[in-house]
Amino acid sequence: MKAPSIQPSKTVKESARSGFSPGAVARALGVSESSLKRWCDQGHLEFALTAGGHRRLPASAVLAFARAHGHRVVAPAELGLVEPAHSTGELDLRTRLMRLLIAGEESAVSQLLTGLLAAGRSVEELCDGLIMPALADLGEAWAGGDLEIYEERRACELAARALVDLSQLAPRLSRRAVKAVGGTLLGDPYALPTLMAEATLRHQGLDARSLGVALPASTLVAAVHNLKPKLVWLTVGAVVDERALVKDVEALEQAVRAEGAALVLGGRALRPALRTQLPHVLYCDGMRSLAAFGRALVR
Amino acid sequence: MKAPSIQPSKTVKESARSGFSPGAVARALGVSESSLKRWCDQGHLEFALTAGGHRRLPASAVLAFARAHGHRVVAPAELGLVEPAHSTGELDLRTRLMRLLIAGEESAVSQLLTGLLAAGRSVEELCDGLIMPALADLGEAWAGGDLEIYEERRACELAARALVDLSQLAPRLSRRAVKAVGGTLLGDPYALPTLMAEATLRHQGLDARSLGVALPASTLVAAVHNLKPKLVWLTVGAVVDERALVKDVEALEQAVRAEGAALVLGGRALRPALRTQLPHVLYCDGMRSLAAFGRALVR
DNA sequence: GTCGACTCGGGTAATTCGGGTC
DNA sequence: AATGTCCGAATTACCCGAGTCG
Repeated sequence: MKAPSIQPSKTVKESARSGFSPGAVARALGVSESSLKRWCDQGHLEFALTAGGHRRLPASAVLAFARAHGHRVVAPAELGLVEPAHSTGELDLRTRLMRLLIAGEESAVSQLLTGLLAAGRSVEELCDGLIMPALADLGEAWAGGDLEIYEERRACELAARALVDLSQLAPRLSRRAVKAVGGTLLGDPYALPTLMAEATLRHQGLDARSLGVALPASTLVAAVHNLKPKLVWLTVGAVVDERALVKDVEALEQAVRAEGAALVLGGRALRPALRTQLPHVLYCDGMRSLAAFGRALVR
Repeated sequence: MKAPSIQPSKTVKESARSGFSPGAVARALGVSESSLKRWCDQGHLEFALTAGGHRRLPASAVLAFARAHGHRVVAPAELGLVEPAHSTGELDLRTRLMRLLIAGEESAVSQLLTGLLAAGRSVEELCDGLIMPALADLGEAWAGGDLEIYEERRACELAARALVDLSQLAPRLSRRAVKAVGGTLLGDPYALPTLMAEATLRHQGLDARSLGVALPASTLVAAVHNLKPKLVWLTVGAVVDERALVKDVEALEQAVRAEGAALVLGGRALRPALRTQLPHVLYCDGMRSLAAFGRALVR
């Protein structure tokens, strides 16, 4: 039985992000592109057509389909997913991610992000444009007293697990992959930025590994000498003692320079006044620039 | 019998994405495809359907079924798992795990443990008999000055990631699953025991979730009232202030009792002298006893 | 307008479907 | 009662030249 092909409800040229291509969704769901196209033509999946006849799949349709077939239980019912319309843009994703994080929907968080990754988004894009904004929203809710501490902690833990999942989805690295290590210094307990850096760099082809949080500078220096990475990152989410930070960064910069590597700093706690006191190092404002730097290193 | 064509990347993709085909699982379990399909249709094995009506089996369902019916996974490679070497005994496993942890072999650690799980070991067995001993060896090496701080941190991070992987391989929990939450109190940064508790309890069929480390007792009390778990665990890896600990446990015990739940304490820092000061709560010395308690709660 | 990457549609091989029988 | 094997029909995966996208 041939289902009537769905007419494109919007032939108007839309932005590139108005939907996903069949290939991307096929990779996201772990099925072949042929199957996905067949399912589209049979009416199992709602889609639109470009002027040239290429299929575009809205995120809402993909999520609904995935949920219906157990590929990925992407969202609980209470998120208004049943009435998707055409409005599932980036803002909705951000809100949805925040709600999933607060609700403690572990698998849903991971599946949402890994699905988007396989659907063609880059890790750095997801970090800068989705995860960090969602966490910022969450932080505001917390500051406003609408959130329990355990909810905020659980949300961070969920985000961390999802980031590890993203890391592990990176393509198999070659034997001679460029190494990279990083972490946070003593007094800085924020694990998410350094996990983001790890995931981002791994997806650029680097053998990246976060060494953890609250690391003494001395052991980072030791790691630089032992592991001989070409790139060392330091995410700064909190500063308790500016003098100690400056000293640590200086020591680390020296070790990194001695090994012919590069030191990259990032993090919201690195205010301009602080930067002037630090030795000459690279800064990255977000994962997009870190990714660009990583790519440059690989070549 | 078909020729064993080797497709490494493909099997990995399959396992990571959307589940296994009945054929692959049948080969892995050494049974006929017909039997497997019958078991699916009889409800012994959870599965999803593609749009075209083909069955897809999630890894957790396969593991749960194999465990429940005493099937050995004779061909782990079919499911993207590695075969834990049979020629090596428990001591060798322990040493091997420790070395993998120190070397930072992330995927190898995870594969070793998930492979053992698929081979019939229980999570609590792996925690008590393998992971904790390996970490103890590692701690000795660290105390002996043979390890850098970053190596010890990295090892703990790897163990944590592997434990999360084990958690996620737990069978899908039913809608009315018994809830359990836990974590560590302020001043206790040890994340591994509470992750072990989570993985262990999830494999007993509980909806267990670790809320993290260094939690204020007040938010744990709030979590007890909001989430209404039947079981609350507290792992104590370090005690900075005995009075504060006693007070926290008392407050928590009161909240737990008010909700009709059970409070379980565990951890090496809970010395007998300390236990006498605490209110009457349950103690678990290791994951085996926690698992037993969890099983009792489910019934 | 050029160009690389992607998608189109369709054909083919491999796998799975359900049912019937041993 | 339970398992393994065999069957035609249906489904899925892989492949390729032509066309589209950005």
